[in-house]
Amino acid sequence: MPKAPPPLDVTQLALPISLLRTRELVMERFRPLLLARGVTEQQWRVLRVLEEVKSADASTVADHACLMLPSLTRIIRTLSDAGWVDSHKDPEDGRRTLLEITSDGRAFLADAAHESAAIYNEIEAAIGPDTLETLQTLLVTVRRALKETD
Amino acid sequence: MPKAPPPLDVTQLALPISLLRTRELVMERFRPLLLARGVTEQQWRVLRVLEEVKSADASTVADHACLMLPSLTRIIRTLSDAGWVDSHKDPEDGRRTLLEITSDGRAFLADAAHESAAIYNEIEAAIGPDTLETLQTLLVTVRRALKETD
DNA sequence: TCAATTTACTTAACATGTTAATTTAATCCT
DNA sequence: AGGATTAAATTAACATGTTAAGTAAATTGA
Repeated sequence: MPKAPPPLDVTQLALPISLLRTRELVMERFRPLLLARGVTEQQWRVLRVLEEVKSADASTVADHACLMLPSLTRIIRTLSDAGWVDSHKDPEDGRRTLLEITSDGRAFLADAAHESAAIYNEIEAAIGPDTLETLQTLLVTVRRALKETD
Repeated sequence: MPKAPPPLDVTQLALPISLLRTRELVMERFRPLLLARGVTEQQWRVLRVLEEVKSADASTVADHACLMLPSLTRIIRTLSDAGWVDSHKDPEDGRRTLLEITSDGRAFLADAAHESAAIYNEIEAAIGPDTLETLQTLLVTVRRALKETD
């Protein structure tokens, strides 16, 4: 008996959509936190990156936060207006913009830290720690493979 | 002794960013095709979904194309202006909008089909067919786990 | 039966994604 | 040194992402 045609087999788009859908399900759990605190996912990422790197130029931050430079430019304006980020020209290289998080920015993150960690733990518990780690490893492997054959 | 507050390390953002970065690397290979043909990734997804479902209401298309309804509304307007999609009210249920691809829309996809398949094959070759299948399976597993514990 | 609720979209408003063009500064090159 | 090139950001323009509010049609339920 011939196999029934798959209901919606968008074969060539399967991987991009599959990655997108999975990410959406993960983010769904974080969104209430972000919404309640009035920040977008991207603004949150920028703050988190800046908290770790102390000071970095825009390109580096964009790379680490997985954002495009034009998006980052706008986000920095917003975060800067909120007093959470300070940006200034690099005295060594006038083309670069150096970014750093302010103490207010740190305070904002600290206030959300517990709740954020709790959500992540729930996600890990739902997926299973082993499965989660397997997925992470696999994603790194896939990225390396895609970069090597560019 | 009370547990110390969890450090705000990037691990909490690791999964969303990892999925995002991987998806970006995959899409990077498709983007030249989309750019050359003057469609966005989302417009392409809508056309591909409509090609397979024949006719469907907006909610179903949004779900399958992984788009939000407000986005779909705008995309349909664009595709409709281009003559690639036809939209009309469902006579059975006046709330629903039925969508279908036109013959021009099909011709557009047919013209790109060969090139699109070639790109996907390159991606599969770069990742390795086995690894790709493992990833796909894992992503489905993770999604199911996240949905079950909602 | 009809007011209240739900459903399916659409609009609106603002933020980001994406590509191209522009600006300014650093670096190359002869 | 100084014109050409490259590099880093920004700006611009248009499309989508995201949440909230609005609209019209269908369904509920007393």
